[in-house]
Amino acid sequence: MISTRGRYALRVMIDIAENGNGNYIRLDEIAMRQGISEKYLESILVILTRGNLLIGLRGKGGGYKLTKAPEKYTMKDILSLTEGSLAPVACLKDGAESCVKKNICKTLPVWQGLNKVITDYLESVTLADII
Amino acid sequence: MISTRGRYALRVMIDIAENGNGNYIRLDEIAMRQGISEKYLESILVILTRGNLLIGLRGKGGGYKLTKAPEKYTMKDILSLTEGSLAPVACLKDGAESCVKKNICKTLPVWQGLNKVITDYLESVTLADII
DNA sequence: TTTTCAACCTACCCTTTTAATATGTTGAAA
DNA sequence: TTTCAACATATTAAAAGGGTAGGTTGAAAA
Repeated sequence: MISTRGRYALRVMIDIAENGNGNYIRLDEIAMRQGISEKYLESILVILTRGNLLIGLRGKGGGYKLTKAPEKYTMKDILSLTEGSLAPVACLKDGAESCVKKNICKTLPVWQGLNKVITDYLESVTLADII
Repeated sequence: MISTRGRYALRVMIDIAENGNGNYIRLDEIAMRQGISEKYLESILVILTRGNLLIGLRGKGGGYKLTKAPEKYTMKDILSLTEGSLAPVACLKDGAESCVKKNICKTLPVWQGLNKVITDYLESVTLADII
């Protein structure tokens, strides 16, 4: 299940791609257009900025803008950053310690298969595709 | 992300399919074999029994057994019952009230596509496939 | 018929995550 | 040098996840 953090992040990326035109766009504008609390949205924009999906500029005339063209962002880029991981089980997260039962685990192939269809799909859709 | 409830449920179904042989099999046996707390496992078996994936018999000689052949259970049957829903967003749960913005929502197609690849995959794998 | 046994039921508890709010600080540009 | 908007840091309320405890029912074996 995708949390509001990931869903809002995706809406923000769409909003900036559609309304930015290469210019910096303010947080409060996005929040108003999307009907999302400014303060909560701020915490999401921090994640997107730290992950280099957006660039932020402070002060007068500041705001956020994309770091690259919309077709260069996949759904996986956006969602895996904001959700932390999209793996259906903990043992498939990258950086997870190797499970001692991995050679006898009958459920592992199911999770690997599920992980693959999810990842393949989300990598196949770009931001440009949905705007 | 699949919770322990769904993961344990799958392991239990595999355990009963492999060790049951059509006989009733006791909760404490499964718990010991799987290394899962008896009490917590009980709450999962209640769900599987109420959902008619298992049949329970109490008293001496009692336990749980499958209600049908392993090839008749799909991963989706087991996981959607125990997880409640596998939909990636609330608006795609069955029984969800129709979203007023569904005609203009740019993210909806992404969630629908994701939901489809997940559902298709989980319906394609049966309990018999993994034992 | 009575005893045994194992599923069934109800209730509670603790920890973590989620979603949000409030207040203050920094730095770039006008 | 003043303005403005991103950045940073706490705090909090509600929900979900994961687990525990004790008592009740009913089927089968003794």
